[in-house]
Amino acid sequence: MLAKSPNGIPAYRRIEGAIRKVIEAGELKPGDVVTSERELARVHDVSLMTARQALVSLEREGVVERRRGVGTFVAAPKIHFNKLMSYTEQMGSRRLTAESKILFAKVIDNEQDATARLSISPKSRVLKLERLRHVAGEPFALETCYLSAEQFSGLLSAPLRTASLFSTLERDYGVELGYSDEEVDATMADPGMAELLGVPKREPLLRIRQVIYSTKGVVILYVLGLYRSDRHNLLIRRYR
Amino acid sequence: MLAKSPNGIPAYRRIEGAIRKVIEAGELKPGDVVTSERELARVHDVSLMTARQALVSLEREGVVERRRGVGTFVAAPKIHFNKLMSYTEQMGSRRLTAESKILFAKVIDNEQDATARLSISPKSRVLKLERLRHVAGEPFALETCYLSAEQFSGLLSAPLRTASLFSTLERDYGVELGYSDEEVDATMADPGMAELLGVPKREPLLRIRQVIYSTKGVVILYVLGLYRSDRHNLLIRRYR
DNA sequence: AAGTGGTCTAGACCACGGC
DNA sequence: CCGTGGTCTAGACCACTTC
Repeated sequence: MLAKSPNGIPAYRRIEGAIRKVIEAGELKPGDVVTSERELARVHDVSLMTARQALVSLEREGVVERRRGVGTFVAAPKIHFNKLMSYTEQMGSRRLTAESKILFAKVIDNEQDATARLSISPKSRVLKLERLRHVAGEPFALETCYLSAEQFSGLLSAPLRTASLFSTLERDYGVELGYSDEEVDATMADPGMAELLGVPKREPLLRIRQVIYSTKGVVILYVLGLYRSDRHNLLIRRYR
Repeated sequence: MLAKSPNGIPAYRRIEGAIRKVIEAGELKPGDVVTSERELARVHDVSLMTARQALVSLEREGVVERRRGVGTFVAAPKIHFNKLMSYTEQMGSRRLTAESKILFAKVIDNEQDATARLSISPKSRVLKLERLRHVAGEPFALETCYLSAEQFSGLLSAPLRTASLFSTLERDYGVELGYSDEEVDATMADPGMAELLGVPKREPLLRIRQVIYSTKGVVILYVLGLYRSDRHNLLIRRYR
């Protein structure tokens, strides 16, 4: 009957956060036992069900693993399979720096394919952003993004060279990115792509067409990416 | 305080099942409202928390969608993204018949790459199964499977031409397939592949290396697949 | 036997959406 | 206003694992 927070962060979220914190601080390593339900309830002065909710939630996210009759343990280092991440984020997670060169950044119209993918009217104006991505000084991908020009007017004046497009959308436009549907196939480099990517023409490239949705299921972004197959591997985990 | 089932199926599972049933029977269509927490609690004679657990669980699995202040609704027809399915199953879900021709099926040794992927000793004997997959009478993929010959002795005498390898493993060997990690890139058809697949040589192909694990995390199968890019599209959904 | 997670009760108040 | 889902209480018993 004490210290509730009806208008603030739910208790179970606070407990989750506290546990996350000690794990991220390295005070608990994978395999280490995590404070039990009853202990958490006592320490945080909540009921068992509430403490439990925190642990169940962490388990669902793969942060901890629970074993009946034994306890709750820090889960193995999580591998980010099937995570929607921007190029900048992907490079960051591998401790590489993202570099990219903007080849094209304008508002255009009459882009039938792009408007269709974005689920907007065919005559809508579209913001097209074409970038050459580098890793370790070597070009490895050609990415073309399309966004609704109406919805993201002013994006072109953002510091796209240095800031991540994802973080700009999330921070400056309040967009919550949720998931993406991707279509993957193989194609051949035409002379233009080949020169940009520094590979022989007719080189096989991985082509990924990515439609990115907000958490509410609204299409935000369409990205067409061409990746050097010798420098890029797509990793997926599937579940039965 | 009535009818508990301490030794049986938990109440919330039974409620889940009941809801699933009416959805699968078509009595509730996507978008339809599902019985509310309070109503479920009353009807099934359980407490609110228990009824709630059933709905939360169904939501996590994507069967229903919950909206605060409004209600719980049947979710949109789920598209099986990121589902580990065999070729036979994939074709079945598109109402196509799977046909395939066995090109090679023998126990061999000294397969360094395969034993490494299978996480077994380099000298272990390995069962290699190479199949040409068809769709609508046209070849479209070349799949080579590797399994531990020790673990799956006798598999070669199974009716591989007609039965799915997945279902044989699951039924006859009691293997519970759990998930797969896949590595995707693009490659070029060499003359041999090109002839088998009926494409020009140097045609770009989608290459998928698939390590399939049991639910317990043990490697069961390694599959190297080469797919005609003009006939195949890999679909992925990623979450943020 | 002691401690853990798994299930469950019979309520409570809050926040939100639609009428 | 009413009904919905979201959070929470202060316990209870069960099943399981370890000692």
